[in-house]
Amino acid sequence: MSMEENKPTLNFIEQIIEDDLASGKHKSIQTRFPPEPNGYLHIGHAKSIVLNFELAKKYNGKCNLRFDDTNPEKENEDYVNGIINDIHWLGYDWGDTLFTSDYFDQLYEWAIKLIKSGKAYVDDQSADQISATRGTPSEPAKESPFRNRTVDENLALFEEMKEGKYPEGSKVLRAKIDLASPNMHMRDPAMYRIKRMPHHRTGSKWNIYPMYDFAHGQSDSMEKVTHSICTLEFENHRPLYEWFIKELDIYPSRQIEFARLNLSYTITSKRKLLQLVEEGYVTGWDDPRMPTLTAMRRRGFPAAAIRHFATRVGVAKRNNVIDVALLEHSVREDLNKTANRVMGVLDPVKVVIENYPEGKIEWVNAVNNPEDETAGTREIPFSREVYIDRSDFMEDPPSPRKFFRLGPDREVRLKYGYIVRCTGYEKDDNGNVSLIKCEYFPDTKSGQDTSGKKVKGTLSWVSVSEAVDSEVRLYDRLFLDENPAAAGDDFTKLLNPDSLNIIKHAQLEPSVKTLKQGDTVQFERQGYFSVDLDSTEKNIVFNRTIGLRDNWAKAQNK
RNA sequence: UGACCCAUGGUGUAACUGGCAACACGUCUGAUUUUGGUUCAGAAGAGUCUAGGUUCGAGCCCUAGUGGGUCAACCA
Repeated sequence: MSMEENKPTLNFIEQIIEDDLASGKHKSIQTRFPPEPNGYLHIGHAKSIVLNFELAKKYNGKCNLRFDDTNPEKENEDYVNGIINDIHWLGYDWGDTLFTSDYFDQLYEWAIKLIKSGKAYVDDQSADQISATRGTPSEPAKESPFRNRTVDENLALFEEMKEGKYPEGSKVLRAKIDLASPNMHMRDPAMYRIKRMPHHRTGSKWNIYPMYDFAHGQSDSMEKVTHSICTLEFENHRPLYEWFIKELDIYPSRQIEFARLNLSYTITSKRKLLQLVEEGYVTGWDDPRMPTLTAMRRRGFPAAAIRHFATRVGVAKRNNVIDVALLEHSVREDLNKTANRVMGVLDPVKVVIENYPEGKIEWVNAVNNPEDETAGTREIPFSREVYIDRSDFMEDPPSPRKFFRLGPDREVRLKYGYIVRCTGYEKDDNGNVSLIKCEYFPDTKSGQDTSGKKVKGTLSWVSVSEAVDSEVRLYDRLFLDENPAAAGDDFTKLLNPDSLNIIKHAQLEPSVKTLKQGDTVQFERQGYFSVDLDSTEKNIVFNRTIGLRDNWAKAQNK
């Protein structure tokens, strides 16, 4: 029999595209990512960015970056720059950066065209009045008393709106469609509102600004976007999207909706993220606990890991909640291959190797990355006094089969160094272990061990003599609840009080002094750590990007 | 209540024009390991929301129901 072909499976959008290509409807494709510059990009946007850019790449097309900047009240240039920065970091490029505001003149002309064809009118009703007469899903809207103005009257009024003769809210341009439509968006939606407010790009040129529905499809059309991919909540807008294109008789872009990304234990609502920033729950949009791209970058998540994650989550139309463990897995997977290993002790306790000569320092050879031979090796200092982590010692450990680490009379290897045996320990007044005493076996030196000794445990350690005292910031999930969004506006009550834990005096091997901001390394047996923005030469600051998988901790919690 | 959309292991996605459900994450075993990491080998876990129908045969098609989502901003 024939072998099973390893057919690539397509998501539903790829299928549409391949059909369109096969039928000759399109010879190539054009997509676009259309953020509103009113906040920073988050992991949910990453899914959309990766989808649009990768689709264009796969089918030899192009993906535009277009800022959907039709609401000067909320948008600004800082957000524009932040967004551009984030998308570049994610690994994508585009030609010119486009703006809906660049199309304002064309949009205005198209509005006039609709007025002339009797498809749009100026309504003097207030927003409240319009809202009150819009009806309900099952009962039709009431007609505005201004709905049947003449074309000339509408033209004159709209012109005056543009010129700034009317106060905000006093008039609005509406499409004349169907007041009885079961689709609320078709009940004479607003096309233009008066907003006497300077725009970050057009300054004070305009006193009126187009609504999303009267801007998005037309912008797609102008850019000859073949497949305009957006999220599910725009499904009900599609008939309107198509109505404008048809009435204007312009290039018919096709809107396709997919389900946005939801991540467990995290919130992806720009409004709520802004609230976390403004109310000081986090230090800013780039606080490493935030799900924003700028925060993930600062925290040390590799762009490649985010791209990989965004691909793995798939594309479909049903609402979903992705397990944050998948993101974490993607990050570890990438870092495991790329991050150099380094010795670091987060909660240090001193070990004295009593039979090791005082003052002697041996520089022992250590592998930089066991997953990457080309990463080479380095030398780390070994001496009579070393730090190990407090959790690596137990006064009264369970059986050696269960606990591999150090305890009275137990033997472990100090990685890349010697096997040591615990000969005693001291405690301080508070009952905490303050000093661990050991003896070492000179014939067990790593790489030239002739002792035949076998130990189950290997500990990471840092020589006291050369230890670099550093600050390490440990992060945990920002929310305690799997679905913080379900709490509505009470979501801040679900914040994890222990999402940040600062260690002021971690002890690290000396090679960390050569690290630069943004570099990410693995502290052996601990996790991945990235040099933070706040780091200085005198005070190195690390972010814990993500911990290692820890079966030991898992077993302990049982 | 009206319109539109959705419904497959714990989670997410697959299953070419219908041929007895696959992959990833997670979980659990075991092996290897100078990281309780990685890697490797393996296991458990769904019979595809329900009820009808079409068909030799349905997760895929049809109908109804149920459940969930979206929509009544001069936000996007």
